[in-house]
Amino acid sequence: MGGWGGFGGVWGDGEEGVRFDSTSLAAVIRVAGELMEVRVGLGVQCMGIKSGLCGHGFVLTGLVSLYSKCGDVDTARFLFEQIERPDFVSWNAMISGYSCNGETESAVRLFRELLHSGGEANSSTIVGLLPVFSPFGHLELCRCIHGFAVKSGVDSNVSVSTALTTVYSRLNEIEFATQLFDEAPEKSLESWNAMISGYTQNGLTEMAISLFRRMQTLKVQPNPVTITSILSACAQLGAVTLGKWVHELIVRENFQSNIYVSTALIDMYAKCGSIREAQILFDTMPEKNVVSWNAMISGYGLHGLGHEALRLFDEMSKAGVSPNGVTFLAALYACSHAGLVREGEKIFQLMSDYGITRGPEHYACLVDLFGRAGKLEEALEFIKGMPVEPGPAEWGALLGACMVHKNKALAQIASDNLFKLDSESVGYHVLLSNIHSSDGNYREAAMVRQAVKKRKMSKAPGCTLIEIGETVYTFISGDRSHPQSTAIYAMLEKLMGKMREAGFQPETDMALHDVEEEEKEQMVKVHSEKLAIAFGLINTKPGTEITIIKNLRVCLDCHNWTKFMSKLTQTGMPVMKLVPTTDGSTNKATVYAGVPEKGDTGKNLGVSEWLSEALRPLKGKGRRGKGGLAQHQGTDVLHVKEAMDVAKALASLKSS
DNA sequence: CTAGGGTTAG
Repeated sequence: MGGWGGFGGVWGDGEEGVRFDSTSLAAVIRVAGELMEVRVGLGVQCMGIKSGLCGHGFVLTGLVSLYSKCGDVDTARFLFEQIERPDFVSWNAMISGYSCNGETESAVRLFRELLHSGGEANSSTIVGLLPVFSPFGHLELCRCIHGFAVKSGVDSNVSVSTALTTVYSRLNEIEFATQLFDEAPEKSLESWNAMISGYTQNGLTEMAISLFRRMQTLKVQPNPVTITSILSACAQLGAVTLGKWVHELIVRENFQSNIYVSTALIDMYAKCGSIREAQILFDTMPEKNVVSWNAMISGYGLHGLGHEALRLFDEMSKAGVSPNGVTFLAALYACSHAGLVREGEKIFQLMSDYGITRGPEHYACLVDLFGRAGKLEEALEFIKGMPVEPGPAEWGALLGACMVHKNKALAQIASDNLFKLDSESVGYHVLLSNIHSSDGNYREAAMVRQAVKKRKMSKAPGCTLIEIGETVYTFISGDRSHPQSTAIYAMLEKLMGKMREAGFQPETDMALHDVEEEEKEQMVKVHSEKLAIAFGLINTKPGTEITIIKNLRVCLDCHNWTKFMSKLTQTGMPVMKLVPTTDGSTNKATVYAGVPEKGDTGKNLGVSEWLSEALRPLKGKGRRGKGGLAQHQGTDVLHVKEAMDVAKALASLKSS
C-alpha cells in the first residue's frame, strides 16, 4: 500500500497533538471519493486499520462509497457486510454503488432486502436506486420506482424529481421527463440543467434553448453545467449567434477555466463553421484533456483539414495526453475526408501500439478511406482480411463507395453481405434502390422500396437549418409551409433559369424513375438545402455570409448545384463559396449572398411553431457516449458515409 | 459526520 507519501506532510510523523477519530476519517474519505483520489482514500483506510477505527460504521460507509466510485463494487459489498448495524445511509450508499456501476439488478435486490428487513426508503434511497447511468432497457423498472416514489410521497422531493427527469430523458421518454419537470413543485438549478440537457441530448435543441430563455426570464442564474448543455445545442443547431452570446456570458462569469465549458465552446465553433475561432480557443486553453483534443481533431476533420488534424494527433502524445478510441476515429475520419489514404493506414496500424481495441467504427472508417478515394478493390481486400467478422458498418461503407463510383458488381457483393447481416437498416435499402435505378433497373429499385415500405421502416427526413439574424429556420424537402414560400420558389426558379442558360445539368442519375406516383412526386420535391439557400439569399444583404447545416448528406445534385453557382460570379448572381470546402463532408456550405429580392427582406417571420413540428422527426436520437449502447444504426452509419461524392466534386472544382 | 440529482469529444 505504498505511494501516498504526500500524506505524511499533513499529519507529520513526528507531530503530536492532532488526533483523528472516526468522524474526521469519514470526512476525509468522503472528500477523497469526490475527488476520485483513490490513493488518498486507501491511505486513510490504512490509518483506520492501524488505529482500529476502520470497524466504525461511518468509516465503513464512507469506504463503501469510495470503492463504488472507483468501480470496485465487490470490495464495497465486502465492506458493507462488515458493518454491524448498517443505518439507512449505509444501505443507500451500497444501493447507489450498485446502480452507478450498472449493476441494476443487484441494486434492486438490495433495495428489496432493505424493505424486507423493515428499513425505510427515503428520497435518497430512490435517487440512488434509479439507474441513471445505465438506463437502457429499464423503462419498466423506472416506472415502478417512480410509482414507489409517488406512493411513499417523496416524488415532490427536488432530488427525486430531478433524477427521474434525467432517467426518463436518457430513455428518450422526453414527454415523461417534460411532465415531471413542469409539475415539480420546486425546481433547483440541477432540475433546470437536467431538463435542458435532456432536450439537448434528444436532439430537441430548440426546446433546450427556449427553456434556457425561460430560465433567464425567471432570473435563475446558469452555471457551467447549464452553459455546456446550451453550447452543445448551439453546435447541433448551427446557432452561432447564440453561441457567441453564450461565449460573452462565459467571459463575463469567468467560466472559461472550466474544461467542460471550453471544450464545448471549441466544438460549437468548429461545428458552426468557425474553425479559426475554435483553434484560437484551443491554443489558449491552459489545461486540455483527451476530450478537448478529440474535439479539436474532429473539428479539423470536419473542415477537411487533414494535415492539421494529424499535426494535432502527434502533438497530443507529446503533450502527455494518451489518445483513446475516439481520438483514432477522429484522426481516421480526417484522413478519409482529406484523401490521405497512406496516412490513414498508418494511423490505423498505430492503434495496436497504443493498445486500443479497434471497433467496427474504426474498420468501417478505413473501408471508407479506401472507398472514398476510389480504391474499391483495396477496400474489399481490407474487409476480407479483417481479423474479426465484418459487420453492417463495413459492408455499408463499401456499398456507399460503390454507389459513388458506380461499380455495380462490387455493389452487389457488398449489398448481399449487408442484407444478410442487417436487413432492417433503412439507409442501406435506400442506397441499394438508388444503385438499381441509376443503372436503369427501375423494377428492382421499386421492389427494394416496396420492401422498405412493407417493413414500415422510416428514415429521418433530410432537414436543413439556416440562421438568419438570431433565428434558426428549418426546411424539409418540398417545404411550402414557410410564409415566404412563394418568394423562395420564385428565387429558385430564377437561379435555375440562369444556371441552365450557363449550361448546368441536373444530376438525375440517382433519381428514381419507374416507381409509384407518390414516390415520383417525392423526387420532384426540391431538396431542403436549396430552399434554405434561396431563403438565405432573399433575407440577407449582399455580401453576407450564410451557413447552412444539414442533418444528412447533401445529395450529389445539390452539391453540383452549389458548386456550379460558385462559378457564376457575374453581377446580379450570388457569389458562393463552399465552406468545408475541401471535403464538404460537414454537409455545410457557406454562401455569400448577391443581390437580394425586393420586398420582404428582414421581416420577422415568427415560424417557431412549425419549427418544432419540423424537428419532431429528429427527436429520440439517443444519448451519446454514456451507457455503452451502440448508436451505430442504419442512418447513422449512412450519415458517416456521407459526402464521398464531394471529394470528386471538389476535385473537379479545383481543376476548373 | 456517512448516502443522493445536472456537464464536453465520435
